Amino acid sequence: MVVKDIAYHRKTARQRRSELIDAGIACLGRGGMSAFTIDQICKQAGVSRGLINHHFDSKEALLVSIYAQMTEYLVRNHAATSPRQQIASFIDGSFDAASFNKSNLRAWLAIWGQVATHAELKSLHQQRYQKYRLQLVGALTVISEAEQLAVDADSVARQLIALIDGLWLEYCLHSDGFSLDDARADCYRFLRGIDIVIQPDQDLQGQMQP
Amino acid sequence: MVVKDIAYHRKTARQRRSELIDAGIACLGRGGMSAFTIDQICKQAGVSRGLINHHFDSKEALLVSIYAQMTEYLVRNHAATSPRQQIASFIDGSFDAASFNKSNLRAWLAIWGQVATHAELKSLHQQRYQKYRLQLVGALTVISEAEQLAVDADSVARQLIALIDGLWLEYCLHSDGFSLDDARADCYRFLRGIDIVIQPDQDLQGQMQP
DNA sequence: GAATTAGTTGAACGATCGTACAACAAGCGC
DNA sequence: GCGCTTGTTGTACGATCGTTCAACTAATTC
Repeated sequence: MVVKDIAYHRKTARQRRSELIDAGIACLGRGGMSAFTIDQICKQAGVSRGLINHHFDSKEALLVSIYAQMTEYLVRNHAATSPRQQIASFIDGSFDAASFNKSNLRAWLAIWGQVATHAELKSLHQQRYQKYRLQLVGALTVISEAEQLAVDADSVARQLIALIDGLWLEYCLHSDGFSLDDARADCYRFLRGIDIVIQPDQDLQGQMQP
Repeated sequence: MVVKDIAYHRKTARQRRSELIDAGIACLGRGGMSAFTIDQICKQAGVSRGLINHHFDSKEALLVSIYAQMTEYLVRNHAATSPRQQIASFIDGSFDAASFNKSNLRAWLAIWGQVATHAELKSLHQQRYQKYRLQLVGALTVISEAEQLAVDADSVARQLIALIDGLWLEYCLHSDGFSLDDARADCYRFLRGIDIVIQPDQDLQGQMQP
């Protein structure tokens, strides 16, 4: 029995947009901004050239949507959990094997490069990072006040974020040298250095993805 | 008296190459890889379109030369100075106001994005960073052994480099929030947290460049 | 000052870029 | 099964991309 050839399969705008976003991330991960072209993204998504401009105002608008999806985890609400759990969640989430692979890191690098240049992207980035940072500062403040620690929460939050991002960078740019577990351990070691002792959630530990 | 118009002024290959490298850095700083085009670089350098391919094998070869120049400070020999001076030199040099401006940071970001993709660039990067890291590990080892500190030099070096790079990132992507002096102070604070006390060289402190 | 060397120009090329748009077709209500 | 909506296609367009190369000329040599 011969199934009649269907020229293409229709999907809802929401679903197709999501697929285009994923395809865009895949392209960014493969070759950075140079690979983020209409042709390559559409080929990756298995659709024709015209579809991106149908679902998005422009290629740049797609990039903003991609960034919005990639940073969604930063603004999740952790208010219900304890300060220590919040911090552990940030650290472990940042080095989660599922999202912390080199393809994703290349995508991050590419987008960071664009954040410095594009106004809309920069605005969204600062908004997301601000919320992320404030959650961290809040958790650190609660801990340091409860335990009478001489800790500058702003400075520590800044250092911890920098440490996480810097370890991402190192891990992404150097193929060898250390593992995800090393990186995570470095973060907890840093906090221990300023008398903030946090037990990492063992359940979150996993294997590295190449 | 009318001076005869001279169509162009000749320069040595070495000097022109240097100018093209500087122009390329300026373009990277202005708009990332998107602005790193033959047209824009030549316009920035005030030369005609054909000159880049005359002095460099390709645009990518120019990018490699740019990276080589930008990372030259990483492989300078600090062996003659004391371990503490070496570390202070790395930190202060990394946040030196002359090189630590947002334009240069945008250039760094753009190149980091390419390092993950281009083979030749990645090779050079790993080679430079390796030497940089080993110098740091060496200095930390000398200190920790002399003072009987329970310090994992590899881990601390990794953390310090990550901290520096992460603070670069934060400073570059967020227009406000903290200063160069804050960032440098964070690095010394981090080392103090693991009982390595270093006095920053006050002479190197300067004003931020926008 | 003629010949030679070598730095520079700018047009030309094919390839690829992002976008626009007319044509098409899949799914839906009826 | 007929319109209608709307997701999808693919061509076309002008702009810009990196590279090539013949021609030109400033500087040097003798």
